[in-house]
Amino acid sequence: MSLKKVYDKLFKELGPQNWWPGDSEEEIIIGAILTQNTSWNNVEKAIRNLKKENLCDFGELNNVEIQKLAKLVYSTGYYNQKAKRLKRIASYFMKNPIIKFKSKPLADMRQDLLGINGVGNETADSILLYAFHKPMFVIDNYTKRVFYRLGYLSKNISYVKAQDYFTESLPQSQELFNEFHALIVKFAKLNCQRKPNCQKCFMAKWCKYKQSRS
DNA sequence: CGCCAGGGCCTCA
DNA sequence: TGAGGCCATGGC
Repeated sequence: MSLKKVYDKLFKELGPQNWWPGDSEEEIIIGAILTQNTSWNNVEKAIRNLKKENLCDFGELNNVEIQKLAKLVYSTGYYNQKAKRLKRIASYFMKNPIIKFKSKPLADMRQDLLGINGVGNETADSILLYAFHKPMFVIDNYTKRVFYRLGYLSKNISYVKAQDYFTESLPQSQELFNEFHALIVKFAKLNCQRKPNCQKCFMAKWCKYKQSRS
């Protein structure tokens, strides 16, 4: 089954996911930092705190005290690190306004984001795809797990190699990349957890992992 | 109680 | 370039 067929199946079973939950580019970027290795539920609380203080704004974030910021994002874990990371990314976009940033070639945008301490592959690509609507496929541990089990990716494939595979196998559509990644997350939470629920899984029929276990 | 969540950095081979 | 330690709360 082609990757596009997998997408069609997931979409048919799970429906549209309406990602990314966020009202502005800045809020989406903030969420991308805060959700690093953290459940979205914990992030929502922090974003509400930031909004109350009018801090979903890079100008304000750039000036706020680091201790105050760390307290507001406490619920997301790693709060000291994440406070610093938010300050760094706010500082970056104060020096490089988003409106100008978005006019650069995609590869340059990606490189520049990766140059910010605290922004790795997944965070950079989430920002490009979900905040700036660029056709950049996001890989995460869910993607690696699901597509390793289905039989598309090797066990410990690198981020970039996994991304190349998706990029080369799919039409270059921002809308498709957006929905596909969101569906993968939903599917991984629903059926394809660390301890998978293969009995009730609608993908079991096409899954090598299921076949190897049964 | 343990496990894991919409990772990334640093260090050391 | 890859493995291991570290950061840390909250839901189950």
